[in-house]
Amino acid sequence: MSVVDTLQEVYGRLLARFGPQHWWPGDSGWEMMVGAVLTQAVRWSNVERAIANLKSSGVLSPPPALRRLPPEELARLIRPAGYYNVKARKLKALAQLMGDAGDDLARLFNEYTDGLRRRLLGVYGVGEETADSILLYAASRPVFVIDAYTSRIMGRMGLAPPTASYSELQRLFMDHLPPDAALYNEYHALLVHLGKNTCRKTPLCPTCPLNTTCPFPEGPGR
DNA sequence: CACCAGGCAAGTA
DNA sequence: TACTTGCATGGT
Repeated sequence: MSVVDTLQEVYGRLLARFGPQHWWPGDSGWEMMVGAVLTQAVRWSNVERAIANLKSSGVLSPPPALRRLPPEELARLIRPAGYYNVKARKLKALAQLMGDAGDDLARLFNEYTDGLRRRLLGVYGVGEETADSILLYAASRPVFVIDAYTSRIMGRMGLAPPTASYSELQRLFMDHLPPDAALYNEYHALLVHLGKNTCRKTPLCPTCPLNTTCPFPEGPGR
């Protein structure tokens, strides 16, 4: 079975089993970007509390509201999302990027993908996964997002060595799937869902929701 | 109690 | 390039 066929089949099974995930959770592109920073190494449920705090304080949007907020106050509001001092600085840097673009998302995204990616990576607190998440989920660019779940799952399926780098894993998907933002969106969300809800619990076989042709015959591992 | 969650930057070798 | 460490809350 070719890599193309395997990736297509896994996607089909995940979609059939779990259904569309409707990512990214959030009301706007800017809110998505804030969430992308807040969720770094932290559960989404924690992020939701932080976002609720920002909203009820009226500082989530537009970006100028967040820029005006004193760093200590911002840190206090996002406390449930963990690493609150570091993340406050990160959000400030992100809001600064918005300011440089006239607080106009469309204007910020008015750039070719490679240039935009470099620009995002230049922001404090924005690494490859966060940059690609913004490109895919906020700017609708066909860029495949790699995260810890994806890496683990690909390793278990034998499609990539456990030591594969971010760019290697990303190429594996993007070299074998059509450049379709909607497909990448759903695929990554489904992999995260699988990783969160199934992979690290009971052995995937025979209880694996993917059933008879489970792509993890050796079990979840660690 | 230990361990982990949709990373990242900075420092070291 | 390829490690290591600090950052911190909340759930299991």
